[in-house]
Amino acid sequence: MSKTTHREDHLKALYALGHSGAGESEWVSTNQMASHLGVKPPSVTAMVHVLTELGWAEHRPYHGARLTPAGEKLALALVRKHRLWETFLVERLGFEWDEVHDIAEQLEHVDSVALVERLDRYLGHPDVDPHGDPIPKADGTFRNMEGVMPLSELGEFECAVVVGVKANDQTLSAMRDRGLGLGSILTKNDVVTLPQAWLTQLMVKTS
Amino acid sequence: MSKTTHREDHLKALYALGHSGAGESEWVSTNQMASHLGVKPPSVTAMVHVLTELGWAEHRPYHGARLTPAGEKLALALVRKHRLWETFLVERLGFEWDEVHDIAEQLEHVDSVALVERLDRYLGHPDVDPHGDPIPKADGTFRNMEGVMPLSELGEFECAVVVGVKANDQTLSAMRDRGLGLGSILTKNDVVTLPQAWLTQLMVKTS
DNA sequence: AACTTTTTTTAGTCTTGGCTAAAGTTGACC
DNA sequence: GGTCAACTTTAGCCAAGACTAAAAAAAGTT
Repeated sequence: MSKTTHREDHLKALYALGHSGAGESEWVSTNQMASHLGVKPPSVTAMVHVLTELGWAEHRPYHGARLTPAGEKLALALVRKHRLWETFLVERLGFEWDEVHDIAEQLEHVDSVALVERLDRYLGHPDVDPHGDPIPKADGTFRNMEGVMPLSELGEFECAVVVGVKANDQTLSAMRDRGLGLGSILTKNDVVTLPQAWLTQLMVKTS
Repeated sequence: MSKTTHREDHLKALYALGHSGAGESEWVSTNQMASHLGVKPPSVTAMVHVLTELGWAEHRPYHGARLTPAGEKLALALVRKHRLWETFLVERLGFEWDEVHDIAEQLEHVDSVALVERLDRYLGHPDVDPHGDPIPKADGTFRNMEGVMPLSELGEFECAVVVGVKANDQTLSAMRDRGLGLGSILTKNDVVTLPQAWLTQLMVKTS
């Protein structure tokens, strides 16, 4: 990995772990980052120092690290690239949802602003990736996610279209076997026939 | 760059410099590789030792290095990836011919056999990239290149279609200004109206 | 054939990021 | 409030790949 790629991986970890709840960028512990990245804690400490030098993170010794606004902006650009590539892999190359993460992980480190913007245009400026996660815009803001909810929250007489799925490989293929996929249309009636566990995993959007 | 990426870059240099003529894999000097890769000779010597350890190259001290059959196979896979990505960038994302090299250079190091094969299928199994260079097949052989030649060798009463261009940025845009591009149809008549220098840069195929 | 020039390799150093082991903090539990 | 466990940081080392400077080999010249 290049110097840049390493830094980007730590930025992304900081973003991912610091936004798991609903709120703003939270303090993330060294241990969390280490296990998330598959390295030992001292390596994380060293890299956090580098990110601090660059003005992308702040570090309170023995408490944790968190992104600065500048770091957050960079992390969002990475998330954007990752999700655009996942969308490309699934929608254009025909990969399944569960096969694309590792490849997108590599593609997201390709450095070219023009490439990202052309890819975005080529894909029709998608709002969400194939897992239903929102794709940040070039300026770091998210697009309109109104009306998107887990299937479990669907009202009595509403119908909705599946816009994302958050599940592991096994569940995904079970869903495919039932004919469920992006674009499937569901009503409250369909809901009672599906496994309960799926109700929170299927992200749907009412029109 | 990852360990793998470094090795791949040296393999590619060995391939590119060892096949500039017509014949088989030739001995390449340390100096040649160093200037091609933008690195000092001692760094090349060290990496050549590594490639030798891996069975991908052989090294005759003070004479040079060349690829083994195993190394050649790997180099061809890289050339394949590079040229497929260039084709994607130009044909699907709308980049110009001269903008894609650096991006493809990064994309070619993405490691996924499935990705390459799906990309190949998505692009319709192209025979040549946007520069007219042939794209190796998955097994390392080249597809049929019969009838492909520089425009300068076109016969008196033949007509041909442009399948590739080998020129710098300036020339490329000058060609575009004249309406010349991939797929343009030319006859011997057209030839006399074009700048002499272009005759060897435009690769055409007779049907 | 000896000498000089050019090229290549070897030797030794620097940087980056990883690791283990040891030392330092924090915080929880009596 | 003291002790202990868990977590974090520091210290010191290793690997990979780049570099410079110096030694070694090849090739060209007289």
